Amino acid sequence: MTDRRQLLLDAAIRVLGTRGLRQLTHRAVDAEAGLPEGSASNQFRTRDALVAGVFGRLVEVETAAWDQLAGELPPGDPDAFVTVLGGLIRHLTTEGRVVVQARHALFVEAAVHPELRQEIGAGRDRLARWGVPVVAALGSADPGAHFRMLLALVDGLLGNQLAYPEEDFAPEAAISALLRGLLPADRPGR
Amino acid sequence: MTDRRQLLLDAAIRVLGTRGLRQLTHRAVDAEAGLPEGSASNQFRTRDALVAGVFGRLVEVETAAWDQLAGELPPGDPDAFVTVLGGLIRHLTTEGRVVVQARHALFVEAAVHPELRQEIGAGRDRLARWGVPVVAALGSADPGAHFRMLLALVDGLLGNQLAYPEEDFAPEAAISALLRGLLPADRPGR
DNA sequence: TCAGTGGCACTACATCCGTAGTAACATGCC
DNA sequence: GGCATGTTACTACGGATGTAGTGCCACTGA
Repeated sequence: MTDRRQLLLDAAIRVLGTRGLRQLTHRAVDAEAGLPEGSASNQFRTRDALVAGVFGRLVEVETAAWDQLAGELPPGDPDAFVTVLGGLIRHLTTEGRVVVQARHALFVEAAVHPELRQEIGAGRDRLARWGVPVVAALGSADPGAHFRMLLALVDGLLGNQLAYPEEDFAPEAAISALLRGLLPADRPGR
Repeated sequence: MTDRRQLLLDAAIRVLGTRGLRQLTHRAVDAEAGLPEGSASNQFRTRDALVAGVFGRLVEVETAAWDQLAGELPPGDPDAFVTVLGGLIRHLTTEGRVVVQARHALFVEAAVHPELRQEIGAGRDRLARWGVPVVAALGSADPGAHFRMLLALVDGLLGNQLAYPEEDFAPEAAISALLRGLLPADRPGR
């Protein structure tokens, strides 16, 4: 049942993340999954259905990553927050880059195809339910807005590093600086 | 001569920014430019040539925008910097969104096709030549790194707002916060 | 045992795309 | 005027792509 769908969707994420949006075709997914031609076309009758499926699967995969992250995070400790989030970003720009690139490709597509935005909104809400309390515990006066700012910074760091990798990539510095600007200064950073 | 090329490239940017990477075809560009079929295919013999041309034109267009920005910017004034940059971001997420979406689409493609990265590096260097002195004038201790952080934040804000527009979009708050965290605190902002 | 059901492999087809080739055309030079 | 050169318009074609259709097979429940 969903076993095959998941196999195909994970293959589709790999295609999307390594070869780009234009190469995401039914046949390419079949090949990547090692399944006979027609399998993807059969499970996802149209290309839009395939894209929607990929998006849903992507949300699942990334949600799992955040949940794991939450476990490692002592609440209310900005330094630990910076370290752990920085580590996540480092991971997402190296071993985990395929998933991030797939997501960014879909984001770009969402800017053009508004029907995808609903799902992005849902995924973002789920992420906010996890992240806003974390930011609040750090002492933020407006955790909702501050969480969105952090999210934007993280996405920007990911996007720039993936499009144009730099050797001395130091995401922690940027996160730490933004946090320092957001939080009350009763706890001097560094 | 380059008159026709520029016409075609500007049409290609519109196609890329409004219909996405997958729809960027020779024929679509012909139609968007109002030129007979075959024009784009003739000027840009391969699709890669078309993409490269679009990228070059994009750098031209955005460079012009920064230069104009530079004129409005009194040096060494963080508040003015936040206001002007915030205004630019607001513009780039509304009237100017087509160009930004086109650029982000190419960034995603660059993550997959490394040959584009060279050109991204060149465009980024040009931007840095403009921006690093500006950041230095604000009092930054490490203008090169700080400029890159600001760039990442701006790109993240743009990307998020374009993929999932929010009513109460306030880019100034994020920029101001990051700046506050980066600059020495001898001039308490807000 | 056997009809029914649903997923799966495989195929067919119309369409679209990238690319290259050719002919008409303008423009500048002798 | 006549020729050369480079640009533009148009067409052709091989190949890939999206989509739907068809038959096979395993499994279910009586």
